[in-house]
Amino acid sequence: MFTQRFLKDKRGVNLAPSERAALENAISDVRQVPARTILLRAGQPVNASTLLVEGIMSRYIDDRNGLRQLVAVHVPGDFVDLHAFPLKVLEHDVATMTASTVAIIPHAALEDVLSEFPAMNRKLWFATLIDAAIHRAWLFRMGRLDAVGKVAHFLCETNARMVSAGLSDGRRFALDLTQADLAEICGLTTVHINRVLRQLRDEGLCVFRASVVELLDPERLSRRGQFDDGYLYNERAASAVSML
Amino acid sequence: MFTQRFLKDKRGVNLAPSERAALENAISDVRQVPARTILLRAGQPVNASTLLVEGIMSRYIDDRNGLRQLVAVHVPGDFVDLHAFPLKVLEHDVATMTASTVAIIPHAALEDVLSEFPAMNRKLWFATLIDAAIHRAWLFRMGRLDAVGKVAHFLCETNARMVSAGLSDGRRFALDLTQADLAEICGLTTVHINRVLRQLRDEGLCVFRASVVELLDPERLSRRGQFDDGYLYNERAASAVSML
DNA sequence: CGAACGTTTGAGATGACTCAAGCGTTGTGG
DNA sequence: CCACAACGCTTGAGTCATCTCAAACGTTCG
Repeated sequence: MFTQRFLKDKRGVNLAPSERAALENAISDVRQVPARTILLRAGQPVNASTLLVEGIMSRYIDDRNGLRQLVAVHVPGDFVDLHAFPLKVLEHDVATMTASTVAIIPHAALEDVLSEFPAMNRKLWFATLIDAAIHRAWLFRMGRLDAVGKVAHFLCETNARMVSAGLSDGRRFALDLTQADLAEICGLTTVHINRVLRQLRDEGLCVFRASVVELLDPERLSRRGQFDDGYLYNERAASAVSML
Repeated sequence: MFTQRFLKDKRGVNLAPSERAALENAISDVRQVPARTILLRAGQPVNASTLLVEGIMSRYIDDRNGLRQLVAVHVPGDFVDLHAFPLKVLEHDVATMTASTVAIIPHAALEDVLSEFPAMNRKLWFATLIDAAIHRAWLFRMGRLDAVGKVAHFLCETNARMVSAGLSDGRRFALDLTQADLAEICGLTTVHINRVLRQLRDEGLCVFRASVVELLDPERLSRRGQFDDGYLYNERAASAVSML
């Protein structure tokens, strides 16, 4: 089941088994994609969307000087460019960060699924709105946190999402990114990311090394990054927002 | 028609007159709201959404030190918290920035409209995805632009959105915000915003004063802020992305 | 008239950047 | 199987953009 992790563990939505099966059937192709491969370019018409099965993907916007800003990082279970289904054109690129397995769902097939299961409309909509909520958390991170806070926030978020995907035990997970990747995610330079990571290590908060992230002190790390998992709408979230 | 400006001028979607009328009918209440009034708090259950008819509204996330980061600014015609319809709880506050007129649409009424006009589902979804695209443009702005670029980008974006709403002639529009507001939007300090505005004025790019924004040289201002209007999905956009 | 608010300016501090170099690891071709 | 190129990580020194703190000024409104 390639769609197993999609919308798993999200408050307020559950795909019925029949719905999940229909989605699974809509998959036209499952592909292995090497690391650092662009799947979609800004401005191209899109007629299929990508469900991430294994690996890490990114969405990013290029600036004029050849630098880029990541606007999203995706973990297994994410429907990476579902928003292209209503939009039809995206204003950013979509690429793999690590070697990935992706399931391709043509928009025409998705259309058929939705006419058979109209209730899924709302659920897919919901899924894209969680991405938007993550965008907002990133805006907060970029605007209000210092460098150490930014990295702390990102690692807490990724940990929480990996927990939902069943890929983190809550303290430790595989994340095969480089320090340059973290720089593009946090809007910092690679050199400075290096110093921030050392600081996080020295303070006993977190270790990022050899493709593994380990939160040494999740509690203090969350506080350092002002991280509150409410915006992820996870089933068992710790935050005040989600207590309601 | 309070809904007149909603989804006006957007590529790929058009509300049919009957759909617009149904939406209009779903309005339970139209209210005048003073400036700087909180309409919705993070974590509250939401059972109605707000269409902005006149004025400027914001969405923001508070940090631990009492500062806040705006994650969205809304202009007339925006369905400010439509995303609360599927989500039911938001992780940010919603407030007016200037004195505003808002139309309240209860979720129950919206549900009725959608069962009568199922095609509207996709159009409302689309509307929330444009907000997400704006979030991404903001992420780019926050991560990759210097202070002058950030302010330039925001003013270009707001101008483009005001043009769509019929409230800017492309160079000049009313925007009753303070320099402190700009600071919360751009993730800068008020003091620095002041210096940036002087620089924009001195370089003949833009004047922000007395509740009016005037783009003295829209072309150069766009370049300074690396602004490309493609992400707004406006009907007549200038950008490469939108040419497709 | 005075209080509140927003804007403007100056001086000094600092967090993050730039440039530069060295080091370790990995993969590859001779 | 070694050598070297490519890549990512680490560190240092100096610079610069933005922040902080502080004060003064103008405008609006009760």
